[in-house]
Amino acid sequence: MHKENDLTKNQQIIFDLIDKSPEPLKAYSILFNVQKKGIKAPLQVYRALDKLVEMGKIHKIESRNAFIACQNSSCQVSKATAFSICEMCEKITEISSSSLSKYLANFKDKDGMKYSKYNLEFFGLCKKCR
Amino acid sequence: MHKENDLTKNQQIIFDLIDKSPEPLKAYSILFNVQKKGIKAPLQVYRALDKLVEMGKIHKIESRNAFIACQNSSCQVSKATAFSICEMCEKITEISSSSLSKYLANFKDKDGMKYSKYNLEFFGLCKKCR
DNA sequence: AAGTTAATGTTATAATATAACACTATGTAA
DNA sequence: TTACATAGTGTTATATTATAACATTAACTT
Repeated sequence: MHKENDLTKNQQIIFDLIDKSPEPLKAYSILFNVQKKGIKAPLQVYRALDKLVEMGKIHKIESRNAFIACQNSSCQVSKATAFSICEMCEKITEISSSSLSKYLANFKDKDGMKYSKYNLEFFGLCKKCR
Repeated sequence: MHKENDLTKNQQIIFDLIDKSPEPLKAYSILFNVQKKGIKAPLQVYRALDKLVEMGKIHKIESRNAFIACQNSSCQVSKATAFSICEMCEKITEISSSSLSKYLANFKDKDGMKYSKYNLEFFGLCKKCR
């Protein structure tokens, strides 16, 4: 039986790399780092990334084309994400604020539509760079 | 004297195209469409796009690598943007909600940091696609 | 064991974006 | 009005990000 959260070999290798990285990683930097483990082609990386995003184990920082491990241990599915991005040093942090997530999950547009899935990126200067 | 909001030739051509498009346009689709007007190279497009984004005349939909004219006529600088994206038909709409923008502009992270610049993308199904 | 689905490996290529350099137009200030 | 500075342009080449297509292998289901 295949448990929900079992990772396949490639997925595990790539998740481990992202998870232990202090900063978001880009696909080709991941590729370079896992070539010694037998992952040789971009597609192998992108396929694993797709699945990991789908499972919510990692998130994509869209404005940076980079991937970060989910900091929010309870997060099972990638639906609702928020990040702060320092425009000086590029430090990126996942924000977990229940008031923010509640506000956004309950937000209705002018047609009354709700959206349970969203991605929010805040830009500014981090403490160090101010 | 160069007025704040005067556009240069290339900027004007590219802004006009995006502005009259019912949907966000991608850089190379823009390139294809303006070749008859003498804009021949990707860089010419990207440079104009960068400036237009900087001026707040257009916004980039990060998750789609596409550009849309700002719907919010008062918007002068691209700082705070929010969009709804239909995952079925890819219809993309700029959200202008003062309560949302106030909430986000006043949001403080756990270090007390505020971010006046952000980009928010909501995903779901539009009315037609539900 | 047979069928089904998901993941892998591989080659090639598409799509998105920037570097570097020469040149032109425009604005500023002596 | 000349010199200087700054912003925009044109061009070639190349870097970066991502997917198509197809053959194969592994894992789950009955």
